[in-house]
Amino acid sequence: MNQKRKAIPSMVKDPMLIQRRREQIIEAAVELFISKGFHKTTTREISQSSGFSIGTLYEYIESKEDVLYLVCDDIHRKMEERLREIIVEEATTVHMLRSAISGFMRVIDEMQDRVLLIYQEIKSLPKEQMTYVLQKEQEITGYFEEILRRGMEDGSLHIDEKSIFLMAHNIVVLGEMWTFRRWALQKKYTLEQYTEIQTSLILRELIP
Amino acid sequence: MNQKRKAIPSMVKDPMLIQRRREQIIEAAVELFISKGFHKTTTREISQSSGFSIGTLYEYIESKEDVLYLVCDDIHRKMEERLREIIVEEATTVHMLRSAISGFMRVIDEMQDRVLLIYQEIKSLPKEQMTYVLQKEQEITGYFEEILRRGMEDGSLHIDEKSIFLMAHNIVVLGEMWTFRRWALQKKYTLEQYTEIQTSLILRELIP
DNA sequence: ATTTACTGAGTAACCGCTCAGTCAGGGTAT
DNA sequence: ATACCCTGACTGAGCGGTTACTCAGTAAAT
Repeated sequence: MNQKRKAIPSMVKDPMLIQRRREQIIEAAVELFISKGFHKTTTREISQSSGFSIGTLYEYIESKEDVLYLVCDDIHRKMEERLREIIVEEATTVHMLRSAISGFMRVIDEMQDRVLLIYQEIKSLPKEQMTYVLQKEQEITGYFEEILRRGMEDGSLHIDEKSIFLMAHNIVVLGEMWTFRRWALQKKYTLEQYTEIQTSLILRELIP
Repeated sequence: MNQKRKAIPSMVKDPMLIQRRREQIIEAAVELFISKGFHKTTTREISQSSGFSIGTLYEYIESKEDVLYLVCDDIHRKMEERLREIIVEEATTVHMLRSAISGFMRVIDEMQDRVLLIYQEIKSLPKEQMTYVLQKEQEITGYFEEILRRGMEDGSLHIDEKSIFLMAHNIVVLGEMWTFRRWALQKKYTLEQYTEIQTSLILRELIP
C-alpha cells in the first residue's frame, strides 16, 4: 500500500554532500518554478542559480523531472512538519478540529506559492513519481480524517464513516482554494475572515 | 470592468471559414492537450489532427498560446451554455439552488477532462488572456451568487451579503474538486453519493 | 489575371543531457 | 622531502534532437 519514495541515484559518493547540494538545487528550483513554471525553466538556469555548472547538476540528478520531484517532495515534507506542530491535543475533539483548521489555513497562507506550484506542475511528473506525490497529498488529508474519526467515536461530531474521507478532503480543498482562487478571494477577504466563514461551514455540518 | 475577449487576428478573409477552421483547431487541440498536456503537444500535431498543414494553422492563429486560449474560451462557452440550461426557475429558491447544484455536478462530471485542462494549463496563457479566462471563471460563480442573493432577499436562505461571494466560490470549487481530486474521490464515491454529501454540506449552512 | 486559401520544406533558436578534461587533496613509493 | 599517481567533485563546450514559426510556391476560384 504505502509506497516508499523512489531514491534518485547520484554519481557522487559522499551522502552528506549529496544532501547539501540537493538542498541548493531545491532552493534554486522552487523560486524558478514559482516565477517561470517548470517547462519554461531551463536546466542551465537551475544549475546557475544553484551555484554550479550543468555538469555538476547532472551529478546529483538524472533528469529535469527529478528536480521537480525533489521540489514537490520537499514542499510536502515541510507542510507535514508544520501540520504536526499545529495539530495538538485540546480539551475536546471539537476544539482540536477548530484549531487544526485555522492552523492549516495559516500554513496554506504562508506556503501559498508552493502549494500552488504542486497543483500546477504535478502533472509533469513521471507516472510513478506522481503517484508518490499524490499519496503524500492523501497523507495530509489523513490528519483530518483522524480527527474526524475520533470525533465520531467519542460522539462529539455528527458524521458517518462513509463521509469522513470526503469531509477530510473538503477541509483540505477549502484550505487550498485560498491559493488557487486567490485572484478572487484574496481581494475580498482577509485570511481571518476567510478562515472564520469556512470553519463555520464545516462545523455547522458536523455539530448537530 | 467587463473586458471583451481579445480577438485573435487571422490572415484569412472569410469570417465563416475562420470560424469553421477554428472549430477544427479547437476540437483537435482539446483532445491533444487533455492527453499530452499543452507543452508536450506540438503545433505540427495540432495542424495534422485538425486536417491541414502547419502553414494553414498559422493562417488562423498567431501563436501556440492562441490555440490554448481558443480552447479555454470554448470550454467556458460550453460550460456556460450547459449552466443556462440547468439553472431554471423552481417553486422556491431553495429548490432552485438544490437543482442548480446537482445540475452543476453533472456538468462537471460530463466535462471533467476539460475542467481539469483549464485548471492545469491556465498558467501558460499570456497575462492578458489569462485575465480574461479567470474572468469567465468568475462569471460562472456569478450564477450561484445570483441564486444566493435572491435567497437572501426573499428570506429563504440564511446568509449575509459578505458571505455570498465566498459561498458561491465554495459551491463551484466543491464541484470542480470532483475532477482535480478524482484520484481519491472517484474511487470511493459515485457522482450521486458525492453530490448528496456536498449538497447537504452547503445547504445545512444556508438553512437555519 | 488576380485574389485567396493552402502547402510543407526550411530556418533559427533552444534545450536536455554528455563527456573529455581540469584540479585539489591525499596516499604511497622512493 | 619529493615525485608520482589516484580518486572524486566539478567544468562547460558541444552534440543530437526538437520546436515554433516563415515563406516561396501551388492550385483553384472568380
